[in-house]
Amino acid sequence: MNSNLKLNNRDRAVLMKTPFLQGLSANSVVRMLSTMSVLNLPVRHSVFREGDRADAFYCVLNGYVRLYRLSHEGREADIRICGPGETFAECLLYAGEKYGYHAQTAENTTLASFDIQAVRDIAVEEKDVAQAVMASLSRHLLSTMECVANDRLFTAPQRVANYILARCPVDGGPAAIRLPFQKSLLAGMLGLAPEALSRAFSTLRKFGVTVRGRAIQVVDVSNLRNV
Amino acid sequence: MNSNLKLNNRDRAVLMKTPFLQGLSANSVVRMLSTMSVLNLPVRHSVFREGDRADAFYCVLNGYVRLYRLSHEGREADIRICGPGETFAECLLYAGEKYGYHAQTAENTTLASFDIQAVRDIAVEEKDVAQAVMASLSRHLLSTMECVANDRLFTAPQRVANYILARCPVDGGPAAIRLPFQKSLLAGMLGLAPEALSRAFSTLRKFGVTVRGRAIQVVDVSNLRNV
DNA sequence: TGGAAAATTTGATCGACGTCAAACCCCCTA
DNA sequence: TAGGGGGTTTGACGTCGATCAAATTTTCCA
Repeated sequence: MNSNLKLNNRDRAVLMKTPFLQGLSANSVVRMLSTMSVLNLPVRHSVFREGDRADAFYCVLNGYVRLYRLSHEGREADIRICGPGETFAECLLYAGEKYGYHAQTAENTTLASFDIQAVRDIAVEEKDVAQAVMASLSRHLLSTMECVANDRLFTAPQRVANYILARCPVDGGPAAIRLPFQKSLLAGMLGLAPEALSRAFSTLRKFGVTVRGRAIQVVDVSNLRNV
Repeated sequence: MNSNLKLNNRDRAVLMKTPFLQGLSANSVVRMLSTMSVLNLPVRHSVFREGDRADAFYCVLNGYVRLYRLSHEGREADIRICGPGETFAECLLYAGEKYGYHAQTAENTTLASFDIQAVRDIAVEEKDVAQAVMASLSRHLLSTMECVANDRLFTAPQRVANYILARCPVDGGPAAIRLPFQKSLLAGMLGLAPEALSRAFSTLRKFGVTVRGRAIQVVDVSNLRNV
């Protein structure tokens, strides 16, 4: 939970490339950075809890953060997995005063934390910041709607195939990709139990997908579209 | 598909109370209205199709619009149901240039249509418009995230109970509410087949819920929390 | 390099929900 | 009043994916 104002080079690079800061005027960047602080959190550590007063939003510089909800009986459902360069909880800038879900690190993680009220104030004065907020909210809304549609339309093997397809650089022919995190995290991201993800991978063997650890090999990418 | 610039009183009242226009300066309202046109669409009529160039977003003045995606085999999955006062496709203001889903009326429907590029331009100059856009995007993002969580955490009867609970004015004691649309629309909204919704209602009989047509009666609202 | 802890896979079972078909209901019109 | 059509309900059935438990692999340290 080490809070700290100094950034290493890699983290700084990630931060400046995030849609929130990229393309801002030098002045806006300075103002944004002045409201920011850096957190280093160990794995499986809470960032905030559902119902906490929302006074900050975050940008992942390194590692992964899981956003999830709990049922009454304590079951967890992931809503979103946030990786390097992604922001979360910015929707609290303009709606609601409490976090609507839990946020927990899935690895050792470095976060940039922005004061919500301060950024609200900056956005009023700096148009490019307001633009960045709108663009970020728009993108997140689209991807969350896509998530609803995927859950409702596709089976587990199809969702896994979609995940792979979205990450294959070329369209036809063979491809190899590497998962950036544990399979159990991917399972949560796709709305599956880890066992179901495992079985989905084994179903995909018929379609030319081989998995060893985090490495995924695809014989023919265009085949995956028939799953 | 009658397009028309004149609003009746009811439609005008709905329009002015929508979060997008409420609270704007008189000047901003005038500018927004000047980019607007009104559409009257019959039931089951397409508003736009997935992949169309996105050059407008919409506010429902009357009726309901279904946002949905199609699978390869033609199955439909609803993503959101929009009722009077709600806006849709505003996320296209700042991300993507094509609609990512289909929009179709579920009843005879009146829509206000706003030119995306024109509103983008207005938002740059009028801060209160930018604020309204951000607030609207924030709210939609939160409710869509909630939708993902509901789908993943709760069974059909629980989702229906949540829907009823959210619409009961008082907390304990009896309540009566009325569905604003067909049950098949509610089913889609909750990510269910109509048959599953019907069975969920019959499960809820044990918990003091009786349904006749669109009328729903609840013996004791606090009971519903135990479903 | 060994050994413990964690992650993943596999098997068995079960409940939830989609699908199809038929029955029913309600409202509308000829 | 009969007929018809859309929406809803009910029944039968199958599939998908959650859960629990156990086996197996991988990872991480000391």
